Amino acid sequence: MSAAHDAYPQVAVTVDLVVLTVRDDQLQVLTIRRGEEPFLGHRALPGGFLRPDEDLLTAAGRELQEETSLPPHRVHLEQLATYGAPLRDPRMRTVTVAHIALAPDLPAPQAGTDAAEAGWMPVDVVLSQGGLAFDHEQILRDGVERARSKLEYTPLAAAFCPPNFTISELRRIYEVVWGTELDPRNFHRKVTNTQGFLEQTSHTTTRDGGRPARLYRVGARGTLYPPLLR
Amino acid sequence: MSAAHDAYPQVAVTVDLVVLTVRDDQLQVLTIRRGEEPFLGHRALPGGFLRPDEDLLTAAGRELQEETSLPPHRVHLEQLATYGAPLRDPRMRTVTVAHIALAPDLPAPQAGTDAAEAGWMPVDVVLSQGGLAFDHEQILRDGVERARSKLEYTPLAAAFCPPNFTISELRRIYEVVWGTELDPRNFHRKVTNTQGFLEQTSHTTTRDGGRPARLYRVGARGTLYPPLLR
DNA sequence: ATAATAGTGTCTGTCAGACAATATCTA
DNA sequence: TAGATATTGTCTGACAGACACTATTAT
Repeated sequence: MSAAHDAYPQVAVTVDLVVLTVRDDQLQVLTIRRGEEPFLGHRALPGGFLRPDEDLLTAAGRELQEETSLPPHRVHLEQLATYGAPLRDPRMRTVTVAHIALAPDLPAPQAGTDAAEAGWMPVDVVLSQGGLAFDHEQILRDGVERARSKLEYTPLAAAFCPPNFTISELRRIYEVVWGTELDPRNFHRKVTNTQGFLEQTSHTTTRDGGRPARLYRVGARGTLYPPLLR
Repeated sequence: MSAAHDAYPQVAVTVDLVVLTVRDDQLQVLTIRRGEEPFLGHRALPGGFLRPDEDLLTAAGRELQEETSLPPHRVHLEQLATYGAPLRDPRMRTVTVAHIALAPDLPAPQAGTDAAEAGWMPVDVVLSQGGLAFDHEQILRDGVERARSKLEYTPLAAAFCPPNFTISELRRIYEVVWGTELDPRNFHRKVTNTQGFLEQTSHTTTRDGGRPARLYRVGARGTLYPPLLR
């Protein structure tokens, strides 16, 4: 980094969020409806300005709290990428640091405190009908692709699940996010043979019907080697 | 993104560069020596302020040109991550969008036009001796890790090579970047069997001694599936 | 001839994909 | 009982790791 020159104009820095969950066997994203210009009435990703004393991830976590009622420790949050095309915001020069958040499907309603009409929408629908404000469609595409690839080599699919889950439920996460079908038997063998990926609990459940399924929780391992294949 | 409020202070946005090459069988990084406070006299990654009409990648490419004499089309440049801890620059609030650049080992000397004492240094040396300005040590670590993982599933190792290269030369790139030894025979089989990874040329070379080696250039395929394993 | 590097072939264990059979619950 | 889902098991083909051999140059 070179020296600071007052000659160079400053820029407004924001954080935007691609909040993803799996609901009703669909990958869904949290959107808000904009209450002001530009893009008044359009849907957009939640976000806001970086505050003076905040780190980027801190700001993203704060926005996540303001926009949703998700318990922070249950949500995986990470930086995605930064977008700074000169005309991405017609009002002023902005650079936005986008993040992705992976959340379980919570029965609790989302508190639309700040943003009007916050709500889940299927990613397919949002992308096919278009109309997202700013460059948020590109950000959403990049975020979904990040989530898809992260599922390959991390245990992050569990971020979409309740604390204890069955292998079928975990498999359905993969199927929904990847848009593929997975062989239940091969999937079961794969995830249970990968040391540290899952930890058995002593409980079972019949919430999916049929024979009771053992409940698992996520293990200590942070990366999957070799990765799962789509 | 919410509305613009003048209440929120603005931030200086910079781009920083992790420029990597392979020289003398070592992974090396381009550093400059700072000519002013803070961190006067310390080594740092090259970088500079985002200009009003520039996109982020454009700014990174311009800085790369100013700091080096590398021909742009021979260098792979991509965004790495963004760093914005409130106190990362003691003078003012800055957010830096870091990029990585992978360059071939060029015989041409680097024109240290803007920055004093620009030069290649082995990554190992830089990281072990410390003393890099700002949070550039963390950025360097992240950049190296990105390069290592990208070599697994992209043909990006060729960005470290001349336009035409032998399989041995390509293998040595992998060995240097990953810090591992690879079986020459298995490596040869792997890369030649992966369709679209390499394209044969009609030429051979004896620059490495011994039997003439066929020269290859990069193929059209952008991703390697399945990936190479370290 | 010798040294050096390029390229091909073979064997073996592991694992993913495909598919069958058995287990344990609810209705 | 039937119906649903869970879990274990088997077979097979592809491939990675290990290692031996042949090919083509320079000196």
